[in-house]
Amino acid sequence: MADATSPPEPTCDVDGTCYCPLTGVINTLSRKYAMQLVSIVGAHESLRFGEIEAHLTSASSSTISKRLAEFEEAGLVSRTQYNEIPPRVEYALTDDGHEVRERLEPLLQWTEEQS
Amino acid sequence: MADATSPPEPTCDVDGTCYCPLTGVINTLSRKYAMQLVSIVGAHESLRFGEIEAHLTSASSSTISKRLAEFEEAGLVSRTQYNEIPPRVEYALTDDGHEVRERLEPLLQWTEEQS
DNA sequence: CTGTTATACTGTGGAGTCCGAAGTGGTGGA
DNA sequence: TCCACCACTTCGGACTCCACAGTATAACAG
Repeated sequence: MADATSPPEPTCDVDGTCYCPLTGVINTLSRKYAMQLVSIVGAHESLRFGEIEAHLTSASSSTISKRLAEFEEAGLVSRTQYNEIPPRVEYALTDDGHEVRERLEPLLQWTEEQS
Repeated sequence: MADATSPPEPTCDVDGTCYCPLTGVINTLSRKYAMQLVSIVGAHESLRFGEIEAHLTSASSSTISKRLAEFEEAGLVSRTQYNEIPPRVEYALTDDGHEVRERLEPLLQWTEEQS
């Protein structure tokens, strides 16, 4: 504001922070059911695929599968496979996943109250 | 938990809260650039379309336009149009929008630190 | 020995959504 | 006259999401 003659620079800077290259995690969370999924997994110590499906019946299994794979790649969720028959796979939040979930909870709870 | 013999019901209930019908706001936020956009608008008293574009250069104008329309319908953002030439339109968060932004900030800040 | 069950996915095809680039309209300045 | 300005739309193509069906394996019932 010191020099009103120069136009504002067309940066993506907002009060010192830039949301433009908000890279990995936000893009991963900006998908359908992603935030709900983090919250659901975080509400338990570990969950099996079928349990997750039962908790989020509005999402298809292929979508859940994709989200979990994305979370694993983003380091939010750990996948543990037991070589048993029938197969057993358990999902749990990593430390980073818990960090995300903690910050997500207030938002989810507020939106719930509004609906 | 009173009866361990009955299998758990296949509801979408998680510790008393159900994330399945998390309808309006979360779906609105679960789109590309949506969370960033709320944060950007909330960082100012009011913003014009071109300014928003300058703050989020990675998103196209059509995407920004759609998000803003969705936010307006969801009651998160207010749109004020001035009948001037050249046209001027100002966007600002509503009270609900500010509620969302407050709960969004910790998440965005954390993801920024990780990148 | 056959058929059923259980689990955790993956494949498919169609509908829906998202994307960037280019265009629109009206006016004021060069 | 012609271009810049501003806030969007429109467009075609790419991507995403969905329901449904199918895969592999072995324990178990009859």
